[in-house]
Amino acid sequence: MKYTKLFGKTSKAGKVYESKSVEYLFRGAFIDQVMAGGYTFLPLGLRVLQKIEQIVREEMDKIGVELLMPAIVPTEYWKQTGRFDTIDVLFKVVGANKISLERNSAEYVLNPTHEDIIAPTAKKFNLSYKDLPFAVYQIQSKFRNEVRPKTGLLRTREFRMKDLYSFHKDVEDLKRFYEVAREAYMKVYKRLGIGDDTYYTAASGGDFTEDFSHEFQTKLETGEDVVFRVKSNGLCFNKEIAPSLSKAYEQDKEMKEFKDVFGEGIIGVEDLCQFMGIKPYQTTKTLIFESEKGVLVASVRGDYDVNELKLMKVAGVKQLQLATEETVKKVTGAEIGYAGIVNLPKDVMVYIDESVEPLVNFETGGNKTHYHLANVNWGRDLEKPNMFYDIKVAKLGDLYPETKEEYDVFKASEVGNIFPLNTKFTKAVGYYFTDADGSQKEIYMGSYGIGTSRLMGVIAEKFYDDKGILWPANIAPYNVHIVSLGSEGVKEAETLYNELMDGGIEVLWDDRTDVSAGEKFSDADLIGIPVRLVISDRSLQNGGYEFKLRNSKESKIVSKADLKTELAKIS
RNA sequence: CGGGGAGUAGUUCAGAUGGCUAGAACGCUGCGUUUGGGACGCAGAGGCCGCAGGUUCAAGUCCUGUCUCCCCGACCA
Repeated sequence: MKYTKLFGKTSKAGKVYESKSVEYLFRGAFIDQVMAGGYTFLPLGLRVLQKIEQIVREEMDKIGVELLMPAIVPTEYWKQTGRFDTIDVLFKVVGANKISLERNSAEYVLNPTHEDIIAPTAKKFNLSYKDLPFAVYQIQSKFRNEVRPKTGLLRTREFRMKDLYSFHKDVEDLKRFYEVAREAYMKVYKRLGIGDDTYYTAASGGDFTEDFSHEFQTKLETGEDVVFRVKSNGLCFNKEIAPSLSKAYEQDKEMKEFKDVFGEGIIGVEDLCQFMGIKPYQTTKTLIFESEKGVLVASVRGDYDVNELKLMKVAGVKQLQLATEETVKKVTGAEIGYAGIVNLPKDVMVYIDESVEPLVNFETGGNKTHYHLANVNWGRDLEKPNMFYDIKVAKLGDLYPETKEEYDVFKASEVGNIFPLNTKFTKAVGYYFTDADGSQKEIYMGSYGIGTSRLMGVIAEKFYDDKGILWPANIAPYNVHIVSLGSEGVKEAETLYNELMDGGIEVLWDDRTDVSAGEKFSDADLIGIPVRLVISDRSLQNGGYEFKLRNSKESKIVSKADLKTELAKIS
């Protein structure tokens, strides 16, 4: 490709973004923004995306077969699985032509994922035990009405995704395949150059499953997730579910005098600590929730937050929300902000985090507006419960409960996600298989996603320097970037350009004659193709082309005869 | 969805307390000089000041509404 024929131009300056790689993707003319969370992949960017998708495709072809489902479907599909009203990122669309507006009330969904479509589709064909197991996948655009798109390609409202679905005769086979998929995923990340920084991480199953799901998290400073890693065994947990044991602080030896403290309008740990002259770890934070089983009280040490997912599991409830003002008043007898664990009504369930257990002379809310209790002690001021729980959001410095070792904690960005769906979707659509003995049996399903456009953003974020992006060779938009300078350089470049292309090498030739050498070099660095070849009158006098790798400062003269061997070393 | 900020040239922005033909830089076009790390001179094109109302003799500037974008938070299968 000649630079002058490329659609999209590099730019010297642009908006300043939080993430440098986003700036480079714009300045290098890889992407263009059309709306919040909606991007055009310009020719350079599209080539990168397609190469990523090709690598994903090659690995998925080893474990499944590719098909393509429509991005838009009638709402019935989503109603059948009960997700039409529960998923709030759905785009629901209607025809806008005159006849539709007047006479047709049909509504459609722009699919955010395709479990709800593939299950009924599979039901049309694969009904026998002889068909199982099988796996299908597609690479396609997905639509999610994210309320807050972010960080370039990392969270968008329309994005590219590879989604694979597997179907099994029993849960054991699903588990077997789950591991197969996991390995295929790791191969993808390895080929994309992020294998060493990508961690298999347990996460909440969300809507999908009561089990954990698993995420593939790539270590990244600008990532939006936090991963807790157990160093001794390599286990990783997403912050949202990481089991945690708090580090205990040294406590007073003697109990101090229990007292009421009047602090008008003092709410929140920070204000409270300032007011009472104590540290957050000497306080407790007590929240009131409502669930389908009634009111729940949860209390954690003041420097922690309540983890609702953990609380739901511990309490065995499916629905949980912060209590309304009225409920709080009823339970605590006080306005919001003064809840504590002393003198609670007997009929509410109370869950106290293990971080609170070792405290001596601690603070808790007074259950009376404007009042807090100081120097509270177990046994003396309230009965010590038989059981303490882990219901807190894990934080830096916490220990993994089983081995008592401190977690390695890092920020990461999710590049893949796999779910054991079990029978949730197949049951919903009435998809069963006929076993060898003629009986109808349940089908187990798994779902496996890789966001390919997001991967492009993650990779860019992983590989850049102060001049631009450094694409890994196998996903760079082109293999070689030719910079021609001077009349002899241009002549020779033209010849070489054609020869390389005939030899199947992808070349971007900066054939501009009206810009300075420096500008071409800067653009080459910005675009980030692994090999730069300068062909100039000077280089030709020196016996060939100036060969420079993007990730190196050194360049060397390479003769035409040696060029092939040099290029072969790269990919 | 809550809080904050912003919409002016292709892009990034400047345009106090309303006032005449609305500016800069970059980019773009033409001519000339340059030509190994984002060159220079001269000339030029390019604007319904997001949209709709309102106040006023007068609105890019003030008011109301609305749409869009950005940031923080909540959410995130």
